[in-house]
Amino acid sequence: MKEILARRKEAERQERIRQILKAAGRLFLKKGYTNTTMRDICLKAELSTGAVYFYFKSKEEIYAQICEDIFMYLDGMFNRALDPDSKPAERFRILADTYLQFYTENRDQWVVIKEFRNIGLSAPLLDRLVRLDMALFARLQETVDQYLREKKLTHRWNSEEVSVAMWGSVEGLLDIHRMGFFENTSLDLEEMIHKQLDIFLTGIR
Amino acid sequence: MKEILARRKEAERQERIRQILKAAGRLFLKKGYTNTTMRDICLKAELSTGAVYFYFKSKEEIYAQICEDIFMYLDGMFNRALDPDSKPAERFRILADTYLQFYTENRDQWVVIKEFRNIGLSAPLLDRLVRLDMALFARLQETVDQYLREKKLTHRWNSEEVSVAMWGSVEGLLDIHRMGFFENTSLDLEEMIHKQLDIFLTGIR
Amino acid sequence: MKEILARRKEAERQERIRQILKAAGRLFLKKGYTNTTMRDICLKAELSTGAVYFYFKSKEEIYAQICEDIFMYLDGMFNRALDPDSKPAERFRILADTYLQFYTENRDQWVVIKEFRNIGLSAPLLDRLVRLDMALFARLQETVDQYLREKKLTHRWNSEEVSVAMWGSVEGLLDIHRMGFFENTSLDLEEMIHKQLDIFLTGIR
Amino acid sequence: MKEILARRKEAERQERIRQILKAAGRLFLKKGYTNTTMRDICLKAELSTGAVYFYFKSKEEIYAQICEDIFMYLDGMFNRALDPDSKPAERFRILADTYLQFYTENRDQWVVIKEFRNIGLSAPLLDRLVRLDMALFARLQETVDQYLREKKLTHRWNSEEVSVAMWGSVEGLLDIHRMGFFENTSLDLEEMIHKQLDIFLTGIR
DNA sequence: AATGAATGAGAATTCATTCAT
DNA sequence: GATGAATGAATTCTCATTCAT
Repeated sequence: MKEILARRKEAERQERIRQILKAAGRLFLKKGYTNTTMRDICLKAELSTGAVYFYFKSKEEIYAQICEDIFMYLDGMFNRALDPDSKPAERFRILADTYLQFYTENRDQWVVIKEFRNIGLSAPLLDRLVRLDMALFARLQETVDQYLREKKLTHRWNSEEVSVAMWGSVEGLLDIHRMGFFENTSLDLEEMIHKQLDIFLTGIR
Repeated sequence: MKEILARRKEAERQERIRQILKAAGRLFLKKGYTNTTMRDICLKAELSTGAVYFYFKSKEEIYAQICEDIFMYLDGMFNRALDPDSKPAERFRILADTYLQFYTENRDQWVVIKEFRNIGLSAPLLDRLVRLDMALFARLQETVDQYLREKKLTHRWNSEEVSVAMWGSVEGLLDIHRMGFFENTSLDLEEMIHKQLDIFLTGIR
Repeated sequence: MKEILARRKEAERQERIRQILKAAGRLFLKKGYTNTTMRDICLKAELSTGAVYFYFKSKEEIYAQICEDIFMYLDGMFNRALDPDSKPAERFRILADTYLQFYTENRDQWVVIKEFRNIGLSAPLLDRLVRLDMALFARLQETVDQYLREKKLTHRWNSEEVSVAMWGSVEGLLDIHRMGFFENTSLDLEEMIHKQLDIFLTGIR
Repeated sequence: MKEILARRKEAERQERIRQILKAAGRLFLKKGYTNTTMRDICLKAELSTGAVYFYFKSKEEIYAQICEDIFMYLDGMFNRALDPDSKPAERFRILADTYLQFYTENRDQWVVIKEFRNIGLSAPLLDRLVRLDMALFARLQETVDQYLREKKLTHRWNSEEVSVAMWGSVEGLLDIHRMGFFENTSLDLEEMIHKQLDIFLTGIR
């Protein structure tokens, strides 16, 4: 009996946390971190002014948690997408598609993790996030590495440079899309990503 | 006589404006827009608190002016770089090199114009800057267009998509570089940009 | 049967109250009244936030109760110490020793009752405590009075002034000791109190 | 001309500081440090909410400044009172009278410096004040030392213990007076201090 | 009785902007 | 034009107290 109650409590707690993160995430996206006040977050999360502090130590901490969750979520997506039995050649497309899917379905979150370096987070929180970002990149590099080996291209390219080049081009494309440069054109983001990947894979041979 | 005085006044005025923009630019980069106070700017520009308001209506306006100047400056760089007699094929490299040079020599400014969309500017100022950003992109697209025509590639690619793909890949690379991913690696930014361009031009054939 | 239960209830209630007062007392001493939160008190007393309000109306009330208890405790000490058969001359030393013992063994409490006037208590509570403080002083004056009569000194001193002088000198000495002025010296508190009493008794002859 | 202006500015600045310290001092006395808000201080000093921060970094700093000023003031009083040519025997009375005068004329301040240890100041500020307090005490000890030497009493008493005993008794007396124990009695503070001093000087022979 | 999450008034502090001099 | 002190709304965060469970 007691246990059931405790479990419900915990569930409600998690629900509140989710509520706050969701509210904060949207506000951060719409108005930017600094222009979002704790008051805004509380109102949107339908909580009183002080209640949020029961779940998070500070505004910064909320932001960091949002970022961390996003990184974890992305990591999970990649985990599920990257079948260890798939051929390296296919993995590029899978990686790119997964990332594209993430961008399409969670654009708010994508923007958030693109900007965490620029909001003046305190060192400990910033470090944690930087580490997560790097871990995600290491994922890509590993895939690139396997591909280059299989295709016997290691004498011409090293995985570092190819990874950086690929990541840069995809990320850059998404950035441009987000800025609204695809509006009023006939361009389609998914098609572009695929074309760019093709150009790339053709180019490195 | 009067005119000379008036001219000197105007010159002094311009000098003050330059001072303020320079001071503000550095501070915005180092501490971010929100964490930079007008007081900081005034101190660094060696002016009194109120004086700045004689030259700019608001903090926002200073920021917008900085961005505008950077866009103008970049535009000028491209103008000078793009010799109308040069072959379209060469122009890619020239464009990329020019942009790279801008990034290398004025990274502060590069960062500033990458972020103007995220600081919560009021609509009129934001619009003006967005327009300038788009104008710069139109520049690139024009060059791409000429290239594709010359190389008879228009049946396979349209200039929009190639421009976006190229711009995206360069911008993405610079972004990654700025995030510090080149540190602790053997990568060289200039080399990477060139390689990526090569991959690209090879890829679209 | 019912009565036994009721008695147990009451015993438990008293135990809780004791718990709260003990926890609060320590915290008030260590961090000061204002810097001690109800949360702190509840945690230390191993109670939930709301439970305390079942036993005390407010934080202030807890503080006042602590003071009151200390006054009662001190009063009890004096009662036990002052044997009605002892000679007035001895009583001074007994009083001083008792107070010194109280200071030494319960310095926390001593500090608490020294400061109740400065924490911004509401008038009714403050009044109650002031009255208790005065009652304690009356105790001393009575003893002084008896002594002066026995020694036939009433023509030179009245008990009011001697009481005040004595109390002031002991209290002042303890205060100085508490401020840390005895550290890094060869002074011993007990010795000092006795010497001062001697000086005093010699002085008033 | 410029200089005159600058001097007036400085004078006005000092006047504001005085205003703030005076307002804060009274409020701290009446309501206690913690119960006094910056808003209160601003209102009483006839300034807007933020203006005080132009003169003081924090509430704590205001408090510390008040204390420091009081210590300096007291030090000055002692300096003026203690004629180097006066006989050590007279100095006791002068010291006591000076301190009494300070208490009588500036009771608010006297209370303030009695309590600075209990309001939770940050370490650096607290240290500074403790040091000043000790310096003041050193003053007294020096006088006591000279007296004991002159009266050839050094074999029976050391200056440390006599100083502490004297200081304690005077301070304790003032404390009792402040608590209101002289009200409703025929006691006179000045007379009491003098009597106590007499008792003391008689007692240590 | 007991819990502890929630409330919300209020605290210290900051800072873009104004305006008397 | 220039100064810089002053303004005061707004911000983050705290905490005594309440109340549904």
